[in-house]
Amino acid sequence: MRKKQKMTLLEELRWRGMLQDMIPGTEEQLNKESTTGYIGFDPTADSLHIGSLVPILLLVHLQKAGHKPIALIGGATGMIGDPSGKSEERNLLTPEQLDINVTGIRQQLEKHLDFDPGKPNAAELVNNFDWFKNISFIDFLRDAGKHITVNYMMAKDSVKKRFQGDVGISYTEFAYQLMQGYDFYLLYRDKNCKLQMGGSDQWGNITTGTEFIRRKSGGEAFAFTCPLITKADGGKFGKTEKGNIWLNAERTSPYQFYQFWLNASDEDAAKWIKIFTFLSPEAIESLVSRHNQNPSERILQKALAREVTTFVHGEEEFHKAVEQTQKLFSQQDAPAESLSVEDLESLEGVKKFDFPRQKIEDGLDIISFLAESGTFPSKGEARKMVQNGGVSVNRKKVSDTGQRISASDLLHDQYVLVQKGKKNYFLVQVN
RNA sequence: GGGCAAGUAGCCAAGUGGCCAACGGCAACAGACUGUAAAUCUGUCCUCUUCGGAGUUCGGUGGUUCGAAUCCAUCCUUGCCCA
Repeated sequence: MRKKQKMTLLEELRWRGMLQDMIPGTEEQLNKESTTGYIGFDPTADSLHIGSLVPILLLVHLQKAGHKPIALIGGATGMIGDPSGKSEERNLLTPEQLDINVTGIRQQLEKHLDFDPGKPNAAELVNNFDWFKNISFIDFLRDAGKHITVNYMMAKDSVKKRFQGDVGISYTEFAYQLMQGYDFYLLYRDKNCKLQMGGSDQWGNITTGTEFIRRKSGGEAFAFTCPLITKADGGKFGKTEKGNIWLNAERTSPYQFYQFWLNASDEDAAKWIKIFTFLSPEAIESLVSRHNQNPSERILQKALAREVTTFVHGEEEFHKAVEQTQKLFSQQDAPAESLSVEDLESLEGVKKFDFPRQKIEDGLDIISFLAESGTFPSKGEARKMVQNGGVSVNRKKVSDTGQRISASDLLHDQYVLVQKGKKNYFLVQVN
């Protein structure tokens, strides 16, 4: 942030569109002193996905502003299941799976926050399993349950919805907010943590915490939430045809990750660049105006994709993703023959399949080839897609289901490049 | 424990003896248009298929019937009401 008059943390978050609800007094508290704040991460998978990028960014912003961030991994609460935003009871995770998930998430959080113990506001990582594992049920009921009425808990939207809905809510999930409130209380008591942040779906759980702290110790705690990220077309954020976009490179390759952001609509890109990058307001405004002059350049999308990919996967992976993108898209019309062996071999985000050479040399119909090589799950599907005009081989559209494929179709005498639509590449290698 | 309702494809939701692989909507995939967008329009959307068809579905199981998602019995799950 190069600015003559630096914005305060909350001013900046407000400008970025990252502020939804706030407990009165939060702003004063943050302006008054370096404050410790936390966010909880649910270990529902062994990697975080881009939805959880927002809370990570909140912690980073918090730390940048001189406050102390705590990332809490919900090893215990993950065993219970948060009813927020869920219309149905969740399945319980096994302890083994949970353990794997906690480890994976821990590694990702460690990448983005500064844990340097030399700093007064060094980040900290805690796991609520560490305290919940020792608490007996009776202790919990006496120590926590006594301070919050069921009436209060039932008034929360997440709970109310389930009371009104036709699936009900188990006692287990009902208790979730109390556990989260207890977390906040312990962090408040032991680490002087006065702030909790989170997505706006967490508002109910968060306020149970501040209420709990007030009733139990008379202390004052603060909180704010960030709006949930939406797409302009109303679809779910962070989902593509291939499923969730994960932060883990093994689940979502950096190339796919880069592509996700590059494919943002104009409207989304303008909103997201404020949220997901640390670019200054001036820089963003300039990008927006340049983008509007010539939208087809997709200046915003490119900047967004660059920033986020670099943040999550690093500079090197970002460059690789760009290279890859150029290979695949900048010369869409270039004949497949112009791609070198290295080009083909290094294609990322491309599924590779093997196919027996003999069959190609004998020649076979295109439908069988697509199904048997594995690029399509069945002949029926391959046929339908071809009939829809959705299949290209070596960048030439397959127009006829009766078309045949033979040795003369091999690139470099060993490859066939198959495309489903524009963006899905498959490389079949014969051997 | 008693009474009443409900359980249909990824989700929502029609269907209440044959015309049902099952209306419609959402999501998803592809095509056209474009900027690898968005919006819009079109096609596909249980599985397999030699595109003629074939096979397996409507909470589970058993039954009635020439024939059941639809009727009966029983079990499971959920909601509501009573105790």
